[in-house]
Amino acid sequence: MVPVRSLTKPGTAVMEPEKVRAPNIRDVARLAGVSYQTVSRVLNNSEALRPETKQRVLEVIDQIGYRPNQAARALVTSRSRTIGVLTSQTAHYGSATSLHAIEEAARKAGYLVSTTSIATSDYESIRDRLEYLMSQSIEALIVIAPQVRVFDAIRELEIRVPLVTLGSTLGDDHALSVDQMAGARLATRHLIDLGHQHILHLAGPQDWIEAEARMKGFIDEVVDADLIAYPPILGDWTADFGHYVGRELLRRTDFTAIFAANDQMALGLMHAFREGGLEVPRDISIVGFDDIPEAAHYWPPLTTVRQDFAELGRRSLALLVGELNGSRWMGHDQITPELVIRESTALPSRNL
Amino acid sequence: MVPVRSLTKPGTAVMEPEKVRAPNIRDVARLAGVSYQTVSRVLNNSEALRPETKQRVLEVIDQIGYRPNQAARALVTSRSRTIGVLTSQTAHYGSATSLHAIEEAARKAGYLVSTTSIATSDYESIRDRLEYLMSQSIEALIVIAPQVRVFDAIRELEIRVPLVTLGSTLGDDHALSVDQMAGARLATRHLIDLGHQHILHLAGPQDWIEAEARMKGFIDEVVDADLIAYPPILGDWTADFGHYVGRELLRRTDFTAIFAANDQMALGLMHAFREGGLEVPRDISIVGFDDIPEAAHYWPPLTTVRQDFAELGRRSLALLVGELNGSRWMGHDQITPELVIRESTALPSRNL
DNA sequence: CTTCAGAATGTGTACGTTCACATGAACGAC
DNA sequence: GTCGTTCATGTGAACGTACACATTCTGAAG
Repeated sequence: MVPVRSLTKPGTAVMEPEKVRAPNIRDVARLAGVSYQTVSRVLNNSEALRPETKQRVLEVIDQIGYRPNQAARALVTSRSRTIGVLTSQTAHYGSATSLHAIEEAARKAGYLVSTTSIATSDYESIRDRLEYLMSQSIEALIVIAPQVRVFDAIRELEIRVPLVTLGSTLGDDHALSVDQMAGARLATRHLIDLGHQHILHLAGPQDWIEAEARMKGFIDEVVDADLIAYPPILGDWTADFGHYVGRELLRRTDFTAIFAANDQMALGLMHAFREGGLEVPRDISIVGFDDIPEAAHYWPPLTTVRQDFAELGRRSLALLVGELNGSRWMGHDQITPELVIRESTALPSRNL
Repeated sequence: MVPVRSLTKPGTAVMEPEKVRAPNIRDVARLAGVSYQTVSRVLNNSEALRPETKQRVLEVIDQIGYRPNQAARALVTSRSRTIGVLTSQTAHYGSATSLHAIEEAARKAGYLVSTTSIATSDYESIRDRLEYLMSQSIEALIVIAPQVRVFDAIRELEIRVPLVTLGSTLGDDHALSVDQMAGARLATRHLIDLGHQHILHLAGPQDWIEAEARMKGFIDEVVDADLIAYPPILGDWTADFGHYVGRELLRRTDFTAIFAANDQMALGLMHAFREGGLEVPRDISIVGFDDIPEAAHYWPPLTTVRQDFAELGRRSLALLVGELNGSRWMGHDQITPELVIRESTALPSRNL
């Protein structure tokens, strides 16, 4: 690595920190005895290059540790090789898993992932974040923010890059998702098939599209079976909240099963019921959603709906890269979730 | 939003897709009747601007939806307002939480976060990823990859930007971490204080710095108490593995307590023991590590060591931003973990 | 009215790369 | 030997911004 000193007049500043400039394409050209354009050709491995020239350039590049400046590249090509991701809750298992899969797939496709999140879900902050991403000349956008309002912002800003929204059954276009409704119906159907007639639903936060879809799936299935549709309880995804709700529910005796909108809340419920002297699934059956890796080890092992978050991430990136390479969008795509039956569900022990 | 059409000769191509160029600083200048430099001043809110001029420029900016091109900015300033994050396992609760906190703090400080991960931990791929990040003119680097080999790469590449490594007690310099050793000692001490004399340790993967530190803390504490130091069992962080180990351990009767290197493995252990007819904590006491949000709802609620991943992320970013603004690095910084006693630990029921 | 300082604004250039086009070399056909 | 043709390489822009410096404007002091 031969650092090139900056071109400040020598001897002026004494204590100035040693300013080194990273080598650029012209440095490489000079050392290799070719023009900068030839170096550029090597970098973009164009054809029509004598092998020995290419070889010489590559050697110099390696020797001085030259790396093309992405900013300059992005400026002239308006291609940044960067994919923007807008997320709201990276810490959630699902989002985090998808995000990781996206990043991995992006790396393999030669893209970098820039992530930004929205703290509050007010329109202004969403808009601001989207604009910020756009000003980075991102080539494509993935939205993992499940709030409805995001879509308004996207529409209004006339995003001009390929776009995928994850986990939204809502957006008719450019959406890729696990079929939440189908999953919810699967879970509910399972309880009904076991003979449960009084089923509660502990839903996710109202402004989450997934939560809404799961709730709808639940209600549809219950109504189709001519059962009583109790009003869903609105939760916040956390085990703590599930626990809280569980304690409240100990006072009620009008149900024999609960479908929780995610595994963590199901865990909290089971905790509360156990504390209250009830046994799952003998007294109450519980179904979760997501099948996080720990669900199989809960007590009792949780019956739940598996959705493949990683696959979701990979597919979304594949779609975008496809679109960037000219292929046409294939329309709304859905991944079918799968019911995983474990030990938290059983026949109802009593008839109401 | 007034899109500016590109400067291609009109009437040449018929079916060409409508190419629009994003408005630039000169477009704003023209419409506002000022020079581009004045617009630049507005953008960087320099002083010495007549309020009405500034107002006029801002209005135009808002009207045509102008956003400064970050690539151009990065090119000329060699400041990208981007912070690079190298990670290995985003999907883990700890990394994901820290990452999210970093992103949030970065956003507040006006930075964007670009994440890249290493799939394999071989030297070449680490080096490649680091170089890639550097070529993006990132201003600072955060490493959440806990593999030892990463540090060699960092040293060799002579990273010139402020750097923080997360979760490594190893790197004497530029490291910010929860004091894993102290946490492990806390957990072990708790078991010893309860009267346990035969304690096993289910460790994390060998090449994880945190795993190593926890193991060391465990051994130190056991040795200090003059107890038998059983060789640790090497795990992979997953509940599945904990479950597997738990089943194996059912054959052994030479221990009364286990310190698991994370909560998930502890969960798997408890699952296996319950299946084997043992009761936690009556027959075996178990301590975990991390205090993930679900740990309080496991059965039994898990005694564990809490580490504040979000705080870690926030602090690391604060340190970097501080350094970018000229303040000197404060040296190796550690966050003290905290023992959370729940119901998975009790007095030993028998003497060995 | 002149002068001058300071505030406000404008002009030239550089950042590092790629694109479009220009040039030069090599080589065969006539 | 001349001419075209193809291959290999070189030259002049341009991308959109910020920095250094130049210029103009403003208003008060002399």
